[in-house]
Amino acid sequence: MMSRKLGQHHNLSDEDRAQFAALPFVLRRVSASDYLVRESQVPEKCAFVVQGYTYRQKLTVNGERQIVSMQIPGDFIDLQNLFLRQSDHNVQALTNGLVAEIAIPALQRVVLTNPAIGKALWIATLIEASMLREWLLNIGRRGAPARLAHLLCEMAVRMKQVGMPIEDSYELPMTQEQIGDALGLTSVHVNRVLRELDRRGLISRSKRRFHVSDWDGLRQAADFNERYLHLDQC
Amino acid sequence: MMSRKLGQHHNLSDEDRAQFAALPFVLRRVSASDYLVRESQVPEKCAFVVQGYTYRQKLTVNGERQIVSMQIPGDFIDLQNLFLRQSDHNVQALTNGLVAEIAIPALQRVVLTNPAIGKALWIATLIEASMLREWLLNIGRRGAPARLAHLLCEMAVRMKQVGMPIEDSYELPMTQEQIGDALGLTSVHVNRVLRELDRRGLISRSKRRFHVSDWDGLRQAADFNERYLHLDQC
DNA sequence: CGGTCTCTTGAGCAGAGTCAATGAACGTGG
DNA sequence: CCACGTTCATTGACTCTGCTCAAGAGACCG
Repeated sequence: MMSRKLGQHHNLSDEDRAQFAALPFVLRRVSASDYLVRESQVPEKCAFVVQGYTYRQKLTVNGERQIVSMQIPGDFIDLQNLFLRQSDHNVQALTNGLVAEIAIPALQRVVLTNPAIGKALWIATLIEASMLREWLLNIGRRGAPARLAHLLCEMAVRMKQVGMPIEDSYELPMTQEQIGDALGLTSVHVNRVLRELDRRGLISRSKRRFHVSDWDGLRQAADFNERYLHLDQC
Repeated sequence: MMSRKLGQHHNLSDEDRAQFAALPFVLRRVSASDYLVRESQVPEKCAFVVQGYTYRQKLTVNGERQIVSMQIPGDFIDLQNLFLRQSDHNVQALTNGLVAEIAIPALQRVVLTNPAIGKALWIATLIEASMLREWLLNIGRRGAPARLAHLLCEMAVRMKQVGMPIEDSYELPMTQEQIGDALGLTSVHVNRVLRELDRRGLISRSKRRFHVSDWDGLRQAADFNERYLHLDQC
């Protein structure tokens, strides 16, 4: 099951997939808000999301939080710890879920000796960096409505890509405070901007489910171009 | 000379360094503001900075620019293009300088077959991603004075690490507009905040040379912690 | 049923942006 | 060596986006 995720995304041969699947791993259940990685900690394993969602975050000394990326099923949680000795940020579970953990030495060995798997994980890492750059552009240079619309577009596209059912609506289980932390805004302002997008006829909401009434309009409001997701190479 | 850079930073053995140095490469002279990589372009080579500075940037549809990272001598310019088919951002020269270009297929081969070199470039990539995360925190959650102080701290530490002479002062050849684009601010505001840091007794300036009168104060104002640079692993 | 977390909304404030004008520095060609 | 044009830095006046503080309403849970 775990190899399915990777194989699906990275065009591995059966043999390579088998080699990846042969890695000893542990499935672990996690609860919303659990810490999966802590900054400054020395990591021992690499994990990826099997079910549910996680996010990476960093804190200022004043305790202000910035969410720097979201992980959905199939995404690695801490590939950065594969070769770095000390974690440079925190990872928390957004929802209850399931993660698969692999011991770092074993994964290092496979990555450095099996070119196909090595390449697949290189690509995953490079795409993650690309998303970070787009988030920097989003937070640094777009106004609040565009930022929010951009997040909604990105999450929808990524979820659709891993086979989750996104038609006109989808569930994004983030609180408005978490959305604010991901966008460099306050929860109060997120609330107001959500209602603005609603009023503009782009989305409507019920609980944490978003109905997108006008995808084109939303994309346009977001200045969204999916090139940075490198969908053809996942 | 080019292998010196990499070897220095990544503890390679003589043999590995020789193998890296054996890669065919081309030295190319670049002028300030030249584009080295363009978004949506299909890359053919990977380059690193030998002399001078470069930066990565992305644009919104409205033409607003966000600089997402800076490269100093020894840094790769487009390692992301090693495995991604289409570039997702632009790279420009900040100053006149010199870059070394390596053909992608040759570099791919070495990276996937020589574990020591592979690991060294993995680490470089992961550190770059870590810097992107810190920049997100910086832009998303810190006020203008802290943001600016943070950039000044980061550049000083990185330059010192590659052996550039930083005592109490150093040259950062960015215009105030470029600084603004790196921090998600306008050049006007950068100007005002620079004078504020000056007034607070943290720095003084002459042209683009910064004299740091109070390193501890600057670090504190910046909420700067160099962990994210993973200096022990460069 | 009470407690907690989240969402909503209003009023007032402030950090950063916009617009505009002036001056300093620098490179170029005559 | 100087005149000129361009780019960059500086400053003021005014605006506005997004923040702070605060309070109330739902929703959910034990």
